[in-house]
Amino acid sequence: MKELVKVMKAASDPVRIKILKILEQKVMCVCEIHTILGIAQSSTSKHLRILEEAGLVSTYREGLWVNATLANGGQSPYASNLLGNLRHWINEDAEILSLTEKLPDIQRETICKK
Amino acid sequence: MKELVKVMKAASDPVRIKILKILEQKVMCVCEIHTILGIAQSSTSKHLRILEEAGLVSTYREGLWVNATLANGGQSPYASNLLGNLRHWINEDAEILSLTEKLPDIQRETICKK
DNA sequence: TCATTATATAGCCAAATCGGAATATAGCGA
DNA sequence: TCGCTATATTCCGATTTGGCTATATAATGA
Repeated sequence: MKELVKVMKAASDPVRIKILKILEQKVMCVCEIHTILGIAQSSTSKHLRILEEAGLVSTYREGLWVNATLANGGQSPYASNLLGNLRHWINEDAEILSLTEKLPDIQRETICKK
Repeated sequence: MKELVKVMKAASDPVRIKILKILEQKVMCVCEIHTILGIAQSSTSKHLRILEEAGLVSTYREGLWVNATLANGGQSPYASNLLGNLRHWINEDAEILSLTEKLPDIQRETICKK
C-alpha cells in the first residue's frame, strides 16, 4: 500500500511527469533537465529524488554529472507498470511535444560550464 | 496531462485507495464507507468527490443514500487503466484484508438511522 | 593543495491538502 | 407542510508540498 501510494504520489505532479516523458527519449543529467524545464536546479534535484525513491528513475554518476534514466522496473511493479503505460500516454500533449522539440538542442556540454 | 495528473493525484492517498478497493467488492453508500473506514462523513464525501472528478468512481442516488461504484472507464483511459490494475494489486495488503473481513458486517440498514 | 563545476541539502515562504466540527441541502414519509 | 435522515458544503487548524535562494558536498583538474 505504502509503496503504491508512493508511486502514485510521485506521478501526481506535472513537472515529474514531464521529467519521465523526456527521459523516455534520452538519458539526461540534472543540469539538462533543469534547463529544459526552466526550473531551479535544486527543484530538479528534489523531483529526481522523489522519482527515484518511488522506483521510477535511476541515477548514476559520470564525473561531475549525475545522469537520470528511467528505472528498469525491478524495484516496484507499480512503477514499472506506470512507466510502461506512460510510453503511450500523452505523447500528443502540447507541453510534451514542445519539450520533445527542444530536446535535440539541450546538450550538457554547452549548457553547463557557465 | 491535466487529466492524467488528476487521476494520479486521486490515487495518491491511502484512504482513497482503500475506498477503491472496497468498491471492487461492493457498491456502497457514503455512510457505509465512512463507518468502515472510521473517518468523518464529511471527509468521506470529499474523498468521493475527488475520485469521481478523476473518473474513478460514479455515484447515483437511491433515496436518501448516495451509492458509490467504480466507474466503467468511459470517462478517462487513465482511470480505467488504473482500476484494471488495482484489481490485482495489494490484495494481500494487511489493511485491505482487514477491510475485506469487515465488509460483510457493514450494512446500511443497521449502520445508518441513528 | 586549491579552484572550478555539478549536484545535494537546508531554510524559508506561499499554496495546496486533509482532517474534523458545524452547518446547509436534499429526499422521504407523515 | 414538518421532522427526520443522509449527504454536501463551509470553515478552520495542522501538515505537506513545491518553489526559490543560499549554502554544503562531491568530483575533477591544475
